[in-house]
Amino acid sequence: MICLGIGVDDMSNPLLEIGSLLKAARKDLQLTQEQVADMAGISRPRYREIEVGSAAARVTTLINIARALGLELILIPKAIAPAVNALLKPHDDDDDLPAFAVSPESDDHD
Amino acid sequence: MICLGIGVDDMSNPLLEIGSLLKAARKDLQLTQEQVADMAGISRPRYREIEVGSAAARVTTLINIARALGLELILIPKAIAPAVNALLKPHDDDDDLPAFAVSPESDDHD
DNA sequence: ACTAAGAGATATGTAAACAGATCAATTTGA
DNA sequence: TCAAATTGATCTGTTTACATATCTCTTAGT
Repeated sequence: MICLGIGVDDMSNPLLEIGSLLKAARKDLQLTQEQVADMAGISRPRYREIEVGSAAARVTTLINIARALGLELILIPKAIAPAVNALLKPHDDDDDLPAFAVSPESDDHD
Repeated sequence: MICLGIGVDDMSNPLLEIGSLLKAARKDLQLTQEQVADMAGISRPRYREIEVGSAAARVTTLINIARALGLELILIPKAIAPAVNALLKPHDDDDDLPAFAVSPESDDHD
């Protein structure tokens, strides 16, 4: 299979970014999509779409998924973001996930 | 009007928590609901519902609102959350907002 | 007091997030 | 190799996040 150019995960789309983080966290915990979906109270097809980044979940849904994966959803001032990222990187032991911030992005409408 | 018990903002509901944070950030920037709604690409009635916590926005919508308010949406490991909160508190100069994490919560269905 | 701007609130209509079922494709393990 | 588990993918239907419009009710400003 030839796959030129573009990296496997794009990272200009926040949904893809969120999805790949969720997948990494799930794999890390050795859980199946169905298990996480069940813990989060949503269907597996729905969770799959969220994980692959083909659909935007509601905040409440993302919160529930995050909780199932041992993650927290946080809102911070933009100015603080770099410091938070710095806080996350050094902690490179074994069982943690890279936190990430969603970047400037246009959505649907506009 | 008699209002016994319960504090003005509840903080057991993540939507209320998000809403009051958005409102604080908006007031801090001296913006109207309409201005923020416009910047985020949603209607004012919709933004109002999100701000008062009576409805759950999509993640993409929350990201757009956050951007309009100089905030970032972050997903972090639960274990790191306290450290991040510590990072936010000391920074009590003049123009920053309290970051916050959404807590364990059950949503719709279940 | 009056006025206007901002916020609260509701109604109707549409798009998309959800559920649930059911398929194929892929991965994993015996 | 075969079978089971996991994931990919699509369909039908329901709920709800959205738009737009309109109305009242506060909250300034004069």
